[in-house]
Amino acid sequence: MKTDKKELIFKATEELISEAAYNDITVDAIAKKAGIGKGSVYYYFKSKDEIIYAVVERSYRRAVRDFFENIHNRPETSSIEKMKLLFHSIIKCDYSENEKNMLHKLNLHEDPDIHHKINVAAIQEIAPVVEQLMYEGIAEGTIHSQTPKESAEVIVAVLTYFLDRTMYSEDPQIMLNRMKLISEVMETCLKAEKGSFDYLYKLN
Amino acid sequence: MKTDKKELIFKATEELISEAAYNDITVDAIAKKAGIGKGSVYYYFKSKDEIIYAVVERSYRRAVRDFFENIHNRPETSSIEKMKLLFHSIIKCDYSENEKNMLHKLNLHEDPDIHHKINVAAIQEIAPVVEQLMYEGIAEGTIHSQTPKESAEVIVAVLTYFLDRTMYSEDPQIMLNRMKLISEVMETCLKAEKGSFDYLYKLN
DNA sequence: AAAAATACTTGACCGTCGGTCGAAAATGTG
DNA sequence: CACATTTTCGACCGACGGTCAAGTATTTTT
Repeated sequence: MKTDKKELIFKATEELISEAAYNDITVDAIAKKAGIGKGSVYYYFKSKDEIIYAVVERSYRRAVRDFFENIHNRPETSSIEKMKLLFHSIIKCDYSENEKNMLHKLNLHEDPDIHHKINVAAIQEIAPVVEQLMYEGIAEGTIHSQTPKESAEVIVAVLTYFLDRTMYSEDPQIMLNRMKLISEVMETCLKAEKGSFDYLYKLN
Repeated sequence: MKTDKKELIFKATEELISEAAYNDITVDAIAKKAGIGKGSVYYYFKSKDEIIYAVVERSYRRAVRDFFENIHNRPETSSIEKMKLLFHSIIKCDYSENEKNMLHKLNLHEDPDIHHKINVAAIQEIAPVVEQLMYEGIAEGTIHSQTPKESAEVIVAVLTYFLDRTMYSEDPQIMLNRMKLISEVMETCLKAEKGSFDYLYKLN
């Protein structure tokens, strides 16, 4: 039985992210939880940063894989609808797997470092998917943007940015208005029909 | 001559931010540069974070003060034009004072922590000013937003977010398209006339 | 099968850094 | 002057990310 050490490290880190405050996610703790020596951790990863980023990246890739396997190939579903489902699977994180959704856990952490990694990874992993959906929407005639790549980037950036709840008013009315604005912003970016993204604030 | 220690600490920190990589901005270095003991630093500030944040906040406040003293009271200037000047004074940072513009220096640092502080401070310090300009624009009839507070927040967030150049493509064409999009986003947020924010990408 | 080379594992150790603390110096007060 | 209060200080602490020499396991070579 050849245990994959890298996998052990991932698992241990994810568990720590689920359980612990960011300050308790130390390399020593990761090594201990993984049941290996600290030196081994550094044999497989160059730095702690690299580990955390790899975990974040992995989570997004899992969500993307999930999207293409279960949602993207649905017939009779518009690309705007698919976009909605993609965002939901990321934002709401209610697609329950055995292992609880890492993206959700990650977003709960207030550490700026983690949020930066989330932002970078979102642009890297999610924006291309949104871009592809935009091409499909353009073919369908529901989206009319001339610059799909840039639009996808801006949309993903805006959405992930506002997921970082650490810095904004929690007042329900303001949050509602904010989401309304953001849905308008998305319509603007996509040149989609008015109301296309109302689901962002209409569904709880 | 009663030297204000807090001011010494500010000055020292700003100098370090101008000169050094983020990793070299240590509390020891700040104390040394300020010519006081490390203990004294902690007599005036609770933590290093608090120092850095105070410096960021100070920079924004200075920009805001500057704006109200030199720009806001200009007659014959529309509030959209004033908004432009406000953004320029922050983004382009070319209003030369004796002391070089701290906001510019701050933005050059790639550290996520610093950028997070910049984002928080921008929402805190700049958004209210934009909100006020929006009320004025509404009175003028150039802005028609129903939710000035939320719009101001979103606008400031989007702009500061995209100032963090660490994560986006630097391709000139893409940057141009992105800025075009953002100007459209701003028009959407403000319900302002099409083209109101073209200056964001037309002026170099 | 033995020897040599390579891949992997380990935890004690290191340097750095943010933050503390108790004692001393300075300042204020009556 | 005596006493209390504020300010100053740097040695010290604990924690953390990262290194390394010294091993052990595994594969390759002969």
